[in-house]
Amino acid sequence: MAHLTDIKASSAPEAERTLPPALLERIGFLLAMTKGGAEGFCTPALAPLGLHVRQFGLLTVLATEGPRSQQELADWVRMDRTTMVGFIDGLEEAGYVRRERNPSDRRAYLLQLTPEGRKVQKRAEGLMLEAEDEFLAELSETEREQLLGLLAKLAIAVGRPPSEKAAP
Amino acid sequence: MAHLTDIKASSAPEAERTLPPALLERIGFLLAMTKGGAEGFCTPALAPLGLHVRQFGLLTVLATEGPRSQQELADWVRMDRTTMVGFIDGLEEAGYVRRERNPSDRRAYLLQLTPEGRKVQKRAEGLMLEAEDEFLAELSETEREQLLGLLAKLAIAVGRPPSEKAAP
DNA sequence: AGCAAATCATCAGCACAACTGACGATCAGC
DNA sequence: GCTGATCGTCAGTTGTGCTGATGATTTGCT
Repeated sequence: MAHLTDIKASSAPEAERTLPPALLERIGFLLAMTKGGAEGFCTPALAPLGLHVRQFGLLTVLATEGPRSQQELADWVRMDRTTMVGFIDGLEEAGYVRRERNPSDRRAYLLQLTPEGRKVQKRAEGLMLEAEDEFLAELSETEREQLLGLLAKLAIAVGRPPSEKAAP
Repeated sequence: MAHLTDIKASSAPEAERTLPPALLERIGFLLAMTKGGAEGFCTPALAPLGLHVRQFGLLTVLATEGPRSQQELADWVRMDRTTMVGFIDGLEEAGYVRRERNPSDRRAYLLQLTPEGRKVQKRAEGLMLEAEDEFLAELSETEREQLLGLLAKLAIAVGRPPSEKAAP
């Protein structure tokens, strides 16, 4: 449906598709653009499951790290504990997670992944891999590994208090 | 004020600072984390100027690309045109930008950078470079160039219609 | 044992940005 | 000239992050 003529029809054919060169060296701008782009692939990919990207993250942490409290989960994914409530509500209503009290600290929950939760996490992971592959289409396998590695380095570094930079 | 004893006082000293290993390979998660981290450096850096990160982007585009309409500006930085209004309002009230009508299309503006606007953009750029340097502290010069290059590749690719993937 | 301070989950409320839909003003094609 | 499209604007909705307060519970101190 979208032929080249359609593109030419707009007033600023390719300028709209390009990013301002001056901002292409601003890491913050690039991260904002690419993060938005990744969401554009991942969010629709999980839509068939009725799952939010963040909920996938939470399911994944529970699947790999075992039962945790909401507070711990919030710390893992750098989310606010008050925001966490709503997301866990959704997962609980969908039957993917159960709120069970921690016997040794009855203030906190031990969020339990249900069998359906574990199943949907696996399926969601497959969909995510497909979406990521599409998103990263422009990069070679080597480039993808490089990018992942560099981002992981940065992601781990941020959030660490500056005091650790001058660790004794 | 924050000695090591303060850190040890919390229940989970280093676990809270780490990211879930299972998500360290999810590009979307990494981008979300690093984008948030970058904002944590850049937003406070521009605070003394009373400037938003996005406003810095807009000033930069105007400085490098010349007068544009709000719509064109919105296309450049992938921002909604209705959201643009408020940001330009702020820049205009601060005296950094003037809304002048485009003589050849009196529906649209030609946003003019004032001398103060040009000055504050330069200062903001300096502050941004410092903030980025701090944010990227963990990476070598080579790694920074790699990261910028890979992100730029991705950022340019997203938003481009899929039809261009099979460009003749 | 008992009291004070801290912590967990929750809720109400505020702030902010994205987005939709509508509107008047203006332009372009026919 | 008409019709349809575009630009900037506004009103309203949504989603997310954060603050502050609350009740239940735990921990530390004495």
